[in-house]
Amino acid sequence: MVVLTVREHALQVLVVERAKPPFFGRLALPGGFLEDGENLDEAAQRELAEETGLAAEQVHVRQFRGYGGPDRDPRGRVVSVAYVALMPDLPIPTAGGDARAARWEPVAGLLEDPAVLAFDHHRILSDAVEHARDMLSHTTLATTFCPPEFTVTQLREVYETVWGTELDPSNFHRKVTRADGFLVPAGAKAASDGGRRANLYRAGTATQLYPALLREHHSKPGARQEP
Amino acid sequence: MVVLTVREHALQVLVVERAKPPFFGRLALPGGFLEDGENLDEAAQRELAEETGLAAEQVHVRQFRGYGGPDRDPRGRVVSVAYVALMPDLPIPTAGGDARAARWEPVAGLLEDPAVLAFDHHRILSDAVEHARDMLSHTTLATTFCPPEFTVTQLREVYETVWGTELDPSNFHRKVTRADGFLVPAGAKAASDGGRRANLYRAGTATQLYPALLREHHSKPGARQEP
DNA sequence: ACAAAAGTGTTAAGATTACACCCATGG
DNA sequence: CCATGGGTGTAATCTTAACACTTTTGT
Repeated sequence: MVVLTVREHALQVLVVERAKPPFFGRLALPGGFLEDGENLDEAAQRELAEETGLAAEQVHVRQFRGYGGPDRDPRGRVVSVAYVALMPDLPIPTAGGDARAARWEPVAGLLEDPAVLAFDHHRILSDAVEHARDMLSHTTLATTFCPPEFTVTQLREVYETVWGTELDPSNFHRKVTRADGFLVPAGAKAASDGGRRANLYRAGTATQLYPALLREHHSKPGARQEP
Repeated sequence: MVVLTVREHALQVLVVERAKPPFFGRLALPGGFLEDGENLDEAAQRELAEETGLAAEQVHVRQFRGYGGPDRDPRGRVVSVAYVALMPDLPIPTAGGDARAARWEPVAGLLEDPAVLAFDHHRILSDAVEHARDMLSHTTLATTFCPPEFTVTQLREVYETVWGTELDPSNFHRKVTRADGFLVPAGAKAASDGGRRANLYRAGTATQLYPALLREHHSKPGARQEP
């Protein structure tokens, strides 16, 4: 499970400290084995609940890739099916449950050094983040990083944090408020953050986003032939 | 493996007739088990070679999803990692090799009746086709359905066949010939098909397509709130 | 000459970008 | 009053869609 959230202006991922070999004491992505009678999605939901105490409500869980290299686990051949989960910055009841010492860690730091995470989890995290970035372009899932009611600026900060870019506040505002089914006005206004109070919105019913939000400001198309 | 091609104006998929139970005599997608020392991509390449006699050249192979429901194989718990392969309409040397009687079957017919394919292969095929459709929008992979040199019209027919839509020939022509790195002029001209002879192109070096090709003519955005 | 396919031109509508500008709030 | 953030207006540029129109070929 690559459980992502936006916390303290950074994309963060849930990691556990390994309590036994191999990779004793190293950081790893949470996960586990399939149990009898479960399909893959159910197993992912169960693992998520065990690690975070959260049910599938308010969390978007999605399979994104399988990993099956022969040497990825020194104990033997293991095939893993990886899932990304996007969720708001909720308190994680690590104290209760099986208390596996799950904690948030900024993604940027983990991606810098491929040797921090155990197994091939650096690669898995990297793939998951890339997957999540694409999802924000084409779907309305950015709202799953937000609390139930949020402002347009909060939503923009999610995009800016996950993409690592800056977006024009006025154009972003128009785009998301006009996209059909993306945002529903909640009626109330947020507390002031030093200026005019912003309108609050809830996530709408749309899942696909059209037109898509562009990730880079006029990124160059494909590969060039003559630079 | 969901091996797709465009043949006789239809999207077709490589199927095998099962030679032993379960599902004896029924149609199924080709596939097999991981061997020692292989990672998932290598296993997919090997299976593709065994079924079609073709190497990874001229074929695009890509993992798209894992399947692990507890009852998907009556013999016991099997987790499958599914791959799509896109290839041109090449003759398949089924006679040689392990002669598993692989053959092309139109996708449309197979998707109509969920009970034709063995196991959960109807679902897998359906997911693969959806994945392939999305890939054509955002990447230049449509060229992998074409022979080494092809005309713009041939390429357009690939899109029309896979998407099941009709596209405006003139607008399509402009779009793909201007997309940077998509098509490279091959110099020659194709034989006439009843009219003016078309220029031949080869696939360019770009892999991503920007701007993306739109699948539906002005498809309605997301979900509507008030119909 | 004519039909059919290939490819170019044109125009209106929609999207994107950049940025000026007004609105509302707290200090 | 005024700095700060929220939100709307506007014009240049790009993209799309629809379709008229020219070019090239086989019959």
